[in-house]
Amino acid sequence: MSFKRPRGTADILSEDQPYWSHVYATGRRVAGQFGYSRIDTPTFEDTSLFQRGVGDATDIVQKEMYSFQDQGDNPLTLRPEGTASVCRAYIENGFQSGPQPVRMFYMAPMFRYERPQAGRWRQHHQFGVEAIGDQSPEIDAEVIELGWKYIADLGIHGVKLRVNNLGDPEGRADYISDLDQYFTERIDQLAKIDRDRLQRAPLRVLDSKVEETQQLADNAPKSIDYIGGETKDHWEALLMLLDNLKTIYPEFSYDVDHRLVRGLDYYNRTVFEYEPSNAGSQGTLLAGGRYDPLIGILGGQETPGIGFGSGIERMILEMKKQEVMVAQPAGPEIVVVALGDAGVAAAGLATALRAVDISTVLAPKRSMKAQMRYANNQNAANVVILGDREVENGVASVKSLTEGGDQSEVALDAAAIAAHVRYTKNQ
RNA sequence: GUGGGCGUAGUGAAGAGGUUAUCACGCUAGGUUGUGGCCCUGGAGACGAGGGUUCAAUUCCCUCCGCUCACCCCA
Repeated sequence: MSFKRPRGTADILSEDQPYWSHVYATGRRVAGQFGYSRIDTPTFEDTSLFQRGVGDATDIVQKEMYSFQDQGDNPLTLRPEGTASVCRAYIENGFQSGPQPVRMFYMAPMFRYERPQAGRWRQHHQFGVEAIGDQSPEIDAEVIELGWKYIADLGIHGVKLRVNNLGDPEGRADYISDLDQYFTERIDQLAKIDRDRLQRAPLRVLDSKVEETQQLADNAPKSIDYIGGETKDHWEALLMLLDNLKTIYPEFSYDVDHRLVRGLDYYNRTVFEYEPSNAGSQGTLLAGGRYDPLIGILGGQETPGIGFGSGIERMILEMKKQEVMVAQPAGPEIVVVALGDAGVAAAGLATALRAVDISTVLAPKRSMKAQMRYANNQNAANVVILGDREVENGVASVKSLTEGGDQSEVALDAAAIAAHVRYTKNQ
């Protein structure tokens, strides 16, 4: 055979475009409602940005990056996620000198070399937001609320929020060592996969999919028991703000889930995920958290930040599952059907109609029957029939394609035809 | 990286070790000399690749490739 698209990529065909338009429009609108403005960063960045930002030890950096060298031997990587790039842009463009916090959103393709499966692609798209330069719990709640409104406005129901607090880097060592000890004492009850996890990333044992491990994890030490002082105040204030959201959004609800951890190194304190209650294996629709250390790690001055990323493909999957209706694009207002020697006149008429903002498509030059069928398949509102007869008389036959639509002769003039179809449309 | 399932026209399916591989939808031409949808008749279009077994393989076997689901991980 011939060429095929690379594994894990998709052609987004016209039948799916209404979903994409809906998601993009909703993202833009909701972000705007919260005062977030759009930022577009390059599709590729220096490889070291992600090594430092996402974390050298993470799976994303270890085995999932699309890295390459360009002709100048520069090590570059197709972006696997959005936060590192936005923070780089924040530092590089001197945003810290402007009013804080800086609220930004992005919609862009992300690239990860993984085995594709339901809800997972090598090229996928994310809508994400970042609020940088504010450490108050109010901004945590704002980002969480924005995520909720986005999902709700997409028309998706039955989604639950899970939140946790990972504490701060200083205090986390104590927690991880206690957690390590807890699981090590019970290592004979752990599946092999979880023993490996315990070696690599003790926190990840908490969100294991192995049922026996889950039971152990329920009774494991909790990160929220290891936070204190300002971190604890922040956490308790956030929970009150979330309770407040419940009174505004009737469907909103959340669970504190001490087993919620994240796979990227930069998170601290607040982490959260939105997931449908009946989710499949790749069910997380939107996930994020606070990343106060990140800007510093990337060489900027210490600046707090919080944000989320959400997979557009997963949103669309869920919308289809829940049979969310999206607006379908209308067909052209006019399909011009040309007969005999009227081809040139028909093309000229189509041009004139578009010039007066009537969407117009020229039918392929075939039999009249075929042209009519074409117009019907295009979902056209009207056909304009132009044959030798009409051209001779200086008229065009305009026919509505609605059921029992009538046909009348109109002067062969774009303005007159435009007026006619606009008039009948409003009847 | 690991494991399961699956590869037949554009799509969805059926099929048999042996002349021309079947059906539906879609596409296309006509029935209707210039009128779409419904109906009728025709046409184009497919066995993923390589190897093996066999007189004969699209069918059985193997390998590869691809798709898909799950794990790992993540949006």
